[in-house]
Amino acid sequence: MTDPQGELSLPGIARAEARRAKPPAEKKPLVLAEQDPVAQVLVDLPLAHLDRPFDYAVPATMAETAVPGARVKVRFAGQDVDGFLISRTVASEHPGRLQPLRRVVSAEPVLTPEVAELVGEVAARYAGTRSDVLRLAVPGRHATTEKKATPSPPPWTAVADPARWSSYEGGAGLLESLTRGETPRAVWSAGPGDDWAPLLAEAVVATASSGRGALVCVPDYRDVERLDTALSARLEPGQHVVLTADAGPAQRYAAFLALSRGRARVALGTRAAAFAPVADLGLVALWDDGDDLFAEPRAPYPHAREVLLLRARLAGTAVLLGSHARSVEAEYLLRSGWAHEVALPREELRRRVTVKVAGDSDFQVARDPAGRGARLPADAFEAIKAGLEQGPVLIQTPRAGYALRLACDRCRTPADCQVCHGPLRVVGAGAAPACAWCGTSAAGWTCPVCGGHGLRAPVLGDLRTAEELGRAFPSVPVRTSSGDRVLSDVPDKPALVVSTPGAEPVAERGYAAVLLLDTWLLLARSDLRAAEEALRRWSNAAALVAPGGRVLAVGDPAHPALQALVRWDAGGFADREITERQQAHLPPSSRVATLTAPAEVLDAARAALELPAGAEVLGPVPAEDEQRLVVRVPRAAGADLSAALQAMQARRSARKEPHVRVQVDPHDLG
DNA sequence: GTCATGTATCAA
DNA sequence: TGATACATGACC
Repeated sequence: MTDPQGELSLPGIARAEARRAKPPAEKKPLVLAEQDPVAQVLVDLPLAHLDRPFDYAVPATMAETAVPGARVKVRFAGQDVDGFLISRTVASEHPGRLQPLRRVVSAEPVLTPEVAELVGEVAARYAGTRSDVLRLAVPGRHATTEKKATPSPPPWTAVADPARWSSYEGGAGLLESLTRGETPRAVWSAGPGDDWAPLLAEAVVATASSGRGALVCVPDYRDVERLDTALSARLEPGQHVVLTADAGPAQRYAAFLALSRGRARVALGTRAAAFAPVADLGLVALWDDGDDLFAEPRAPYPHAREVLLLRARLAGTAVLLGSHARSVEAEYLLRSGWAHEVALPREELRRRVTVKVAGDSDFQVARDPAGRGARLPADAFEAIKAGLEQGPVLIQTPRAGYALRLACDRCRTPADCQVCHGPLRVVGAGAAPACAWCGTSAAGWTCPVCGGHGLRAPVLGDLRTAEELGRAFPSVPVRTSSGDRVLSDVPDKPALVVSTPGAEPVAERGYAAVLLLDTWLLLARSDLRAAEEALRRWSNAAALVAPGGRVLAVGDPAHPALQALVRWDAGGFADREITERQQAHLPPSSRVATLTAPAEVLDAARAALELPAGAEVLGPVPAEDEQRLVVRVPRAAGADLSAALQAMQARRSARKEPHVRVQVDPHDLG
């Protein structure tokens, strides 16, 4: 091959020198900034071993714009990459020559020092890279929005009213403490029938009235709307902002800038808001921290609760974790004495709600006039009937849509196709049951266990439940809320409101009765957190009951999770879970990490991993089409485990070895 | 990731 | 001997 210039091909070094010399050496000497001519830059690269600041020279032309927190472009290994300027210094430790910054994308300091530090801590905690965490923490730039000035909100006048919290033991004290500018740490058990949003808003007002900022994360957009409404009722426009992805990039960036520019004092949002650049942060708060929406699905998979707890420690803020239930993590904070509990007195709880369990044994089929059955115990039927005389009745039933798998109607054995052993399903409304795999009709099916011939749906999806209840209570409107048709609220009139867990609409004055159907189904999940999660979902539904209303769960009265619901004692249940998990070396008393990769890759990763003392390695077991390894250590060695994993990832990336997915404390282990 | 360099390998 | 492939390490 000939050289493009037509020269003779020169081998090796000579050729490289020829290329280097190509631009005629008439470059002007670079004039550097007089003050702090060195910039430390975090470069946006996906490589774990390059996850540290690199020094660049600051040209005099950028002396004023190259501020800490600014987005910059730099030359790295011969190509232009994005980065964040972390700090300016007088000199560099780097022995070689520094490249100049290519460009300051914008002088807007979007990465505040506090958030930069938080990003580093989160990366360390989750054995990930700062560039991955930065993508979660700082929204994309929107130039038009950035050019606009952020208006200043009216001066702060709101004053907290501690009396709003007075039914809670320690509630008024918490608010007074926040108002005084202190940093209490509380786990708040929101009582049934209480609207959590105005209470949380009051804690925010208390903090902000002390001159500090506040940050609240909630699970989803419905919760954002509820809290936004509550805050808007207490604050002037512009004093708080909402950070959600679905508002669009411009609005999201405007809200972000209102915080980083110090205009808005209060931030509210979903999990990504945990990184919001709230100035003078005084309080971090989380509603319903057990919701799995707080687990970030992108690497390094941080959990908003942990991000906020890290942040609280870094910034020295107050902490408020509120829920109708209790996550094991929140319980652990109480157990260790790090946080204190704020809850209703027992007698007040008893006044507010009565929870009963209708066992599957007293199962009776309530029949409509046409003789078709609604699958309800007689107690449940009565509770609905009585409730409908007062107002709306909420019926929580797991899983959306029609029943997936059919079962023998005599012995409940799941029904297999007699040709290929696939699951038998109702394919469409009105259609005859058939195999989901091979399509063979289930006509003439015989149960291999009991010889029965009848099929039934062991799982009643909400649509079918709605149909059946509609028939059983023909004069009452039936409304459903699930999946992509979620209602946020329902009017205060008699109606059957059928909802899947987590999609329950709010009734203005509470539900006259709340029914929890098929509780066994939520408990039957194989997940480690199945019972904790089931209790959380029941508690959230039950909490929507009106004062003095009835809650009836259909299920096994002996199950500890249902007993905890009856006693309204999610804390006791979580405490018991912790003890059991402690014995099984599972979180929160242990720190767990999973490594996922193809078998050979995983072997190499495991061999290279320098585990702290006391670590246990389990597996590998198949996971999807790869293998998964579980590593666990006592909680005290958690930071060492994270560091070992981070070091392993750095070594692997430096050696260009195939990717291993590492998840520290995954939310949904096993 | 890209780029430059070093070492192994092989046809001519 | 020079051309090419692949491994390795730096990257500010």
